[in-house]
Amino acid sequence: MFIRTPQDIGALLRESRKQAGLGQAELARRIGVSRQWVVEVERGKPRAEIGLVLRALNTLDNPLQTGMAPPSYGHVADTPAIDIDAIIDAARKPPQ
Amino acid sequence: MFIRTPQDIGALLRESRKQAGLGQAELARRIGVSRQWVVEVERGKPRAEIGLVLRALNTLDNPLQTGMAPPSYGHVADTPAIDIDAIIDAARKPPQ
DNA sequence: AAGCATTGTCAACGATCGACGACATAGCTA
DNA sequence: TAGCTATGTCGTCGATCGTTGACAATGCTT
Repeated sequence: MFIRTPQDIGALLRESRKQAGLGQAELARRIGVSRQWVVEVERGKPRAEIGLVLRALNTLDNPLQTGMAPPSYGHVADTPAIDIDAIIDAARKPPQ
Repeated sequence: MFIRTPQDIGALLRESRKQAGLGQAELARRIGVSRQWVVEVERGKPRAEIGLVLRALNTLDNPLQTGMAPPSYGHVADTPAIDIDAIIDAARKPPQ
């Protein structure tokens, strides 16, 4: 799934948070930001700080990835994290 | 490759830009930001705007991805793009 | 109905953003 | 050497950040 817009970031954050069973307040506490911040970013705020966004996704164990080859110190072990459970869930109960 | 920190963003942006054969000024023009912005983000500025960062990566045809399964309309085909060539390259000539 | 948790919204406030224009350094070529 | 490009740095400015604290609107449970 590609992340191309702040709305994508917001949707991803919200999905990840719910999947983790967290409320906005609890997530904000873990990230170290205000609850207001979580509300705004989930709404797709385009001017949110990249550092806080990355910290949020790391906190939810859902870091971003790039398809680009690593610059120089490329470890093969650094493969994309495929959430097999999520894929199975999606396949088990199809949309609608 | 995982993107977990603003430094990762900076390195990714710089690599992508050079791979595209662009200078900072030309990239800035295409994104619609100042050259100063490119300099700072490539250095790992943690408070850069997420919207501009995403626009920069899209401009360089290197959008971010997530390993998460799509929220509801989950196509199995939407798996992370694994660059097999890059993996082979990395394996063929290990770091150092 | 009452109590509780969750979410969305608002108005301050100091801090920092990104743009602009200018200047300096380094590398390359004529 | 002179000229050009690419890159890094600086100060100034209006605009916006994220925080804090408070207040509604829901939904769930008792």
